Amino acid sequence: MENEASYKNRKVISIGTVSELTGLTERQIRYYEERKLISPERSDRGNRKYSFMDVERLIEIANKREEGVRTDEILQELKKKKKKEDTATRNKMIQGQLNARFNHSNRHPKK
Amino acid sequence: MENEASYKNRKVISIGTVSELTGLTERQIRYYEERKLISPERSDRGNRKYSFMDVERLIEIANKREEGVRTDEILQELKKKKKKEDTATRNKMIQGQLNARFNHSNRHPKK
DNA sequence: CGTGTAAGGAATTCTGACACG
DNA sequence: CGTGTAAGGAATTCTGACACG
Repeated sequence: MENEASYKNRKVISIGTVSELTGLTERQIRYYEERKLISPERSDRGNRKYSFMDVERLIEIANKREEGVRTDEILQELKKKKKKEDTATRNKMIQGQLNARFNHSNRHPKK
Repeated sequence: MENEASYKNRKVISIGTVSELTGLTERQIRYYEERKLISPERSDRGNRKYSFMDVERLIEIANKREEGVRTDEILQELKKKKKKEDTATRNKMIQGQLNARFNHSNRHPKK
C-alpha cells in the first residue's frame, strides 16, 4: 500500500512530459506553481520535477479553469480538500495507536 | 489494481533522472538498452522515457553486474522470469473465462 | 564485453520581461 | 488575471566513434 502510492508521489517527471500528459503549456504549468496550486521539486540543476499526483491535480485544475474558475478559488478548494485528508489521516493514526496499545496490553495476558 | 499499476508502467522518466535514481551512468543505461535488457519508449523528439518498472529492473541489473554477471546472462534470466509471469497471466485469464462461463450458466437457474 | 570520453548538434528548461486585456 | 512570446544562457540528450582491455 505504501509502496504503490510511492510511485504516485515520486517527483520524477519533467515539465515537457507533464505538458504532453496534461495538454497544458509549460507557461501555464509554471504559472500555477507561482499561484501555489502545485509544488514540484527541483533536480540538482534546478529543473522542475513533478509526480503523477501533480499531473492529476493539473488535469483537475485545467477542468476548473475551463469552467472559468479563478486560480485563487481553485486554491481554496484544494485547501479544503487537503484539510479533510489531513483529518482522515490523523484519525487513522490515532486509531492505529489505540490498536497498538490494546494489542500490547492484551495479546499476551499473564505471559 | 489496474490503476496503481499504471503509474509503475507509464514511461515518463528521462534518462538523467533514471541515472540519479539508479546510480548508473547514462552510458550504461543506453548500453543495457542496446543489449535488450530494457525497452524505453521515445518522446516526440526522440528522448528516451522510462517507467518505474524500468528503474527497478535497472537496479536489479546493476546488482547482477556487480556480481560479475554478463549482460547476456542477465537477459536469459529476465526471459525466464517473463515466461513465468506470462504463464501466470494466461492461467488467470483462463480461470477468469471459466468463472464467467460458470456464472453465466448457473447464476440464474431456470430464470 | 562493458564502459569512458570528446564531439557537434538539436531540443529542453530556466528566468525576467513586455504585451494584452 | 492568465497566458503568449521573444531572448539569451545553461543544461540535457542524442548518435557514432575511438579507446581500453
